[in-house]
Amino acid sequence: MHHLICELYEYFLLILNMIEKILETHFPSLSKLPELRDEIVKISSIHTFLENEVILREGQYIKVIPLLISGLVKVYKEDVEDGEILLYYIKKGESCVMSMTTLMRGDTSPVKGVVEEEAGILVIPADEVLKIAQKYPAWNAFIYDLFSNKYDELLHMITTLTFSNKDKLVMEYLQNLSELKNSIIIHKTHQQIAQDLGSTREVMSRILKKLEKDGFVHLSQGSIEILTPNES
Amino acid sequence: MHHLICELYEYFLLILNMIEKILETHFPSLSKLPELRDEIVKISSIHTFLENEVILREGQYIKVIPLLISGLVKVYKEDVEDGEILLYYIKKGESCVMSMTTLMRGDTSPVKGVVEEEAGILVIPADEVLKIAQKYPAWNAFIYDLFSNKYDELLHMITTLTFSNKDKLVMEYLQNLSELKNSIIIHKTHQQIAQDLGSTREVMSRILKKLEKDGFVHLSQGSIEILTPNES
DNA sequence: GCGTCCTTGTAACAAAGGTCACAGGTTCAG
DNA sequence: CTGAACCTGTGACCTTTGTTACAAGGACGC
Repeated sequence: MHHLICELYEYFLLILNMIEKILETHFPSLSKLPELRDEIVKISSIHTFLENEVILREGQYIKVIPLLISGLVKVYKEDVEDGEILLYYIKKGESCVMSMTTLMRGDTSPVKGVVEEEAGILVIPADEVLKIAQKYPAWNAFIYDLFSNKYDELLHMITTLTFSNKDKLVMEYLQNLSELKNSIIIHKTHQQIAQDLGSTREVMSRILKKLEKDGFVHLSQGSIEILTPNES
Repeated sequence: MHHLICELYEYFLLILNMIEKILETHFPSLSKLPELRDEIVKISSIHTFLENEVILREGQYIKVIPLLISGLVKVYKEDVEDGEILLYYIKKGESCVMSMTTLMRGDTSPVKGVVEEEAGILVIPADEVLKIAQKYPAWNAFIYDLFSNKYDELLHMITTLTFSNKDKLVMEYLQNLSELKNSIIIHKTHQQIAQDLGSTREVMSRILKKLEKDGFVHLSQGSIEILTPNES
């Protein structure tokens, strides 16, 4: 009996150690201060979410704050009744800013989160995060930084929607995805792209064909090869 | 001589007292904790900015954080070369979220701030704000709340740009302005509206005429009367 | 290999929005 | 009152995007 307890205890320590390592690897800014790091280790747990799993729905209360350690999560805003539009992706080393601010306000989520690539997520209970945010400036700095990044992406999206045509929107969408997935092959159908960008399949087909004619992409059934991955 | 010093001292106290009152009136969440309130009173100063004054330029470093106590400030995002687009307004009781997050990152401003209505602003030096943010959770709560609000406005803008036509965009712009200025008369030319929304004068004229025909607004030279101020 | 389902291509048309050209109205200083 | 500067209205035309309709190409199980 005593032996079993020992084993369980060792296993428990192993997990804690693993979370600590993960934090240090993917969230350096949260690991600098040992107290903060240890506190996060204590209250968090690791979960895996499968592709296409909906991890946050619009109108839902925030019960946990996620820290992504692998995979990719996409964030959508739903329109009043029509469709939905892709706002941005959350990648490893990031958290969900909307969750954090929504939690602080005690409001319900204005967006939807869906797993794009099987994701490993460090999950922290909402009430614990509130305590941490009160106690450690480093946590707030982490959130501010994230917020700033996502805000910039939204601003860029607004200027593209206002001043550019869909060609540019599609091209940026593809290049962004290519960078995030670290691959010049994007496995998406025209229909999926249309949904993400709030347009229609036919329009996407037309635009993609034009982009292919102009030498920016190469089209295949169910996938698109990016021929100009880095605009900069 | 001694008398003069006394007078100066009394005047000084009067100003501090005034700032304290202003904080309590317009920023209740920052006034609840007396320590925080007193600290802000000590480091801030009151300034007045005139209509059309540019108080923050794109690419500029953040040297102060503003707290609006009267008037209205508009925030623009400039496009790479074309034009600029109105993102949102800052009204009394609010601060500039972009300034705050940009300050935290030590980056330069991605947006431009212009006074729309003569504005009274409580100005706090950037380095002092950073100390306050480290020390008082209430300050962070204030910023999170603001951030959340502005984020929502951007999300709404994105869905309108994606799923609605310009008619709706114009109508929402007018209703928003009407609410902020607390008046059903909007003093704007078609040209100004076009600039704010990233469109052209002719298109605005056309849309406004249609809105008038449909009974939503009444047009005059240099001003627009909103006939349906509350959509809800 | 065959049928079925999913995906893509494309023509023809409609609607929205941007562009150009020009005319008429208002305002206001001199 | 008059000319200049600014504001608004509108028609004609073009580009972009959405819609409808249909055909054809690939994938995959049976």
